[in-house]
Amino acid sequence: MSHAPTFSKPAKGWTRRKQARPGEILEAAVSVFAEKGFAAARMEDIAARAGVTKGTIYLYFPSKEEVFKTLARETVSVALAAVAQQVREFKGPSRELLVTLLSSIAAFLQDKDRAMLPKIIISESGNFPELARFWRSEVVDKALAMVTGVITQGVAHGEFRSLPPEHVARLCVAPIILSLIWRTTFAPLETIPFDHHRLFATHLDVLLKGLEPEGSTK
Amino acid sequence: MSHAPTFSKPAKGWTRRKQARPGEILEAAVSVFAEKGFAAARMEDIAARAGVTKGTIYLYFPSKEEVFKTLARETVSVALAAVAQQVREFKGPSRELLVTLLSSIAAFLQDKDRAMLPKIIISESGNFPELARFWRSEVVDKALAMVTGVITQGVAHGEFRSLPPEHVARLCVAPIILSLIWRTTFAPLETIPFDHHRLFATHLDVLLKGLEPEGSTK
Amino acid sequence: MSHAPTFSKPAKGWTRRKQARPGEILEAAVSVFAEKGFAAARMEDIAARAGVTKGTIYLYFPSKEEVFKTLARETVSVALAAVAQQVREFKGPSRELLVTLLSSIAAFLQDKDRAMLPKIIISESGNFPELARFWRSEVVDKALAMVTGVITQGVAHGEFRSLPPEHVARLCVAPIILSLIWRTTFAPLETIPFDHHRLFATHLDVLLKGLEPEGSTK
Amino acid sequence: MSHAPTFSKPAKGWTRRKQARPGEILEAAVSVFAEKGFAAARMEDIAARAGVTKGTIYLYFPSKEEVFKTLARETVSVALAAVAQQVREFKGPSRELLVTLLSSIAAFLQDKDRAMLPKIIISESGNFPELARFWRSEVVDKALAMVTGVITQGVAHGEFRSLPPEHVARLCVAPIILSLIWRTTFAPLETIPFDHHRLFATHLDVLLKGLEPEGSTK
DNA sequence: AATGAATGAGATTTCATTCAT
DNA sequence: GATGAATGAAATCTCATTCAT
Repeated sequence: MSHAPTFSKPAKGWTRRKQARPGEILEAAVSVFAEKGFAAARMEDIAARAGVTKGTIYLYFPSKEEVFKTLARETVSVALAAVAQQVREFKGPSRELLVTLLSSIAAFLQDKDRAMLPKIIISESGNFPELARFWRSEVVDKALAMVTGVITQGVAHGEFRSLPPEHVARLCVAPIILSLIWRTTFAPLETIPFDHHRLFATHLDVLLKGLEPEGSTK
Repeated sequence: MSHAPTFSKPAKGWTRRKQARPGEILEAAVSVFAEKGFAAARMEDIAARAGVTKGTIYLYFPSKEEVFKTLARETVSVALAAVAQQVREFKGPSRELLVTLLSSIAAFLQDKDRAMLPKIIISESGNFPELARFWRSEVVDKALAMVTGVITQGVAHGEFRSLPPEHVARLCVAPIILSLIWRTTFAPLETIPFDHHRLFATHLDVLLKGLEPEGSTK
Repeated sequence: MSHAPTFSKPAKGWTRRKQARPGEILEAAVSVFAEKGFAAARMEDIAARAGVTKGTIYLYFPSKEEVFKTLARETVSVALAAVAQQVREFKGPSRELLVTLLSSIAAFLQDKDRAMLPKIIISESGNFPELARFWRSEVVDKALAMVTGVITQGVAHGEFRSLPPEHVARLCVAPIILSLIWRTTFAPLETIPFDHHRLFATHLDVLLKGLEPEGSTK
Repeated sequence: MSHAPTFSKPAKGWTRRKQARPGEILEAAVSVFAEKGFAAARMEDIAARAGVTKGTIYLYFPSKEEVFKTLARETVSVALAAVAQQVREFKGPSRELLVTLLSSIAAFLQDKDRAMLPKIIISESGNFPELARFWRSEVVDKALAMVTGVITQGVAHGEFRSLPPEHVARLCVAPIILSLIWRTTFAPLETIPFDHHRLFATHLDVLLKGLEPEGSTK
């Protein structure tokens, strides 16, 4: 794609604007798609939220569908690679690595816009099977593989009980995903916001206790 | 809604049909809405899947939106009440009750159509805030309250560690919800279907171990 | 037409109903067409007002259009013929004949249902040019011809000033038509009903005075 | 309504067009509504007659109903106010004023498009009671009040016989309204067009003679 | 590069008409 | 003869997309 999103790239001078446009549009698009879903999202809404007019979007993207696909494809991979790097370089007990990894994932998905993307994929998987496939293989499977790797290693080291690692990996992320869904679904209704941070702490507590080998004295 | 079954009429020929129609339409609607989302679902698709034509739907529902709302409102409460009854009547250790309760919930959501409904609510919460509110208070909160009750009781009996019950309740259901999302999102792509049953078993194993009081010898 | 309206025909026994149906339907149709116009009138409304169901109408009329046309064609001619007869037989001064004739017309159109018909024709002339033509030649022209005849005769007898009779004829009926339109258009809004009877009296007063020959001492 | 002309913009190219559009659409709408009535008028017809496509109308009006209402509301009041001014400023005998006033009204309604509007209101009063009420109070009552005023003044001055002025006012306008209805209803069928101008002259002749005080020698 | 007026395909909804009972 | 469930053509309205400016 010639118009990769430039969320991060800091351009300067009056070219800044031109460079930034596609990114601004994508950013606007995430929130609209997350709120309304693909079909109910109107190009005019996205344009308005990006501070441009309908026509402008078509200078950067050939269609609504392409805005959506670009969004879904190009906005995760980078972050995921960074986390993977972190995991590879980590030296220390698997317990600690697991805590670090899950905390990274949880922290990453804490950001509202980033939490929106998985929600969008969940909602639109029926309308965009290719995207679901892409996410499945590029995001979900990779993330799960990382966690599974840590678990496997922990089991090998005798730090965790012997349990199917691909199951445990899912148990590890389940509460994180539930939090994400909760926030994207019920947040606007909430009077007292639920403390997802403390829920995550309890999760780690119960999880690690549940994974401890039988006779361990910790 | 006015399509409560009429008891007196003998209901033969397409009189029988008339009684059944609203149900048939709703059944068709669940699957279409789950697949496409509310906005992308076409009345013609729903009609076709229900074996009627567009116009017929309007004999029973005043609008697409009302089909959707009826669906979301009328299809859960019954089942939930049954489970609640089961919980109230249970005599025995909280551990067992928890296992029974979670298994009931998991089994209930095993059915494809029933799994669809939460997925639909998640996807459309932005477009139908009233429905999100309804589900939040009538379904989610009630279900969580049941689980929370069991946990609280278990903690009081010394069967579980002392942890925030409303956190633990969420940890209990998180893997069930994750399974549900997985199935409704990635199932069509799956070559080897994932064994959610065994995942659930591992979940119970890790969870119960994680909740065990400190010095317990089981 | 095999189903001429039987407003008047008094059938007896249980056949009464069958005989009366077409008339009942037409009667219901006048009021609905007058209220909503042809296009906005729903067969179901007509049926309901006639105390039958949609399907029944089709036993007597092949289509909505035919209901309308039958209505417009078959409901005036009779009455008009009666008035014409009355005029032909009248012996006496033209003044008196004119008063009698206009009073007959005004009285005839006093009935709500009969007032509706001209209103319907006015409203639907664009959609049913054939009907407009029919009414023009069969009703309006004939009625005007009668009045014109009386005027011509009165002028010949020196009872009226010499003025174009086809103009005077229109001046004679104009206030009657205006009353009719007023009633069918603004009646439902009216708090204090306007006294069209006294207006008619004033009309005759001014008109006859206006038609008096120059030097007449009455 | 927001289509008041914007003074500042240079308005060239289709900027000029944008300013003109609502007016063009309304103009097209009068004739279609008058021909078919509200319900039978198709947006596509209106669009075509305005030289645009369906969608364009919706850039300026939110619905068919609103096109209709705007039409009925915004197209009379101005003209009426002008006539009222004329009446207030007139110095001279009531006779002359009456002739001037009625001639103004007749001349105004001579224009085809302007004659259409009352016809539309008459036809659609049943479907749009609020509009009927609006017209009743804003147009009809005001116009009648003007005529009634002139009559009252004429009676006071001894120029007219003592008759109920609100009756006479209606007698004054009745032939004008009849002409209007005739033209909008039967005009398309007419081979030799009726001379409404000469009818109006005869009307004034008969009317003024009819209003003359008893012993007047003119 | 940006705008926003205009388009027209496609969706929802209505309702005259049919037809099995 | 009567019913009313079902149909499907036709209308309104929305909005992605185009393109003159």
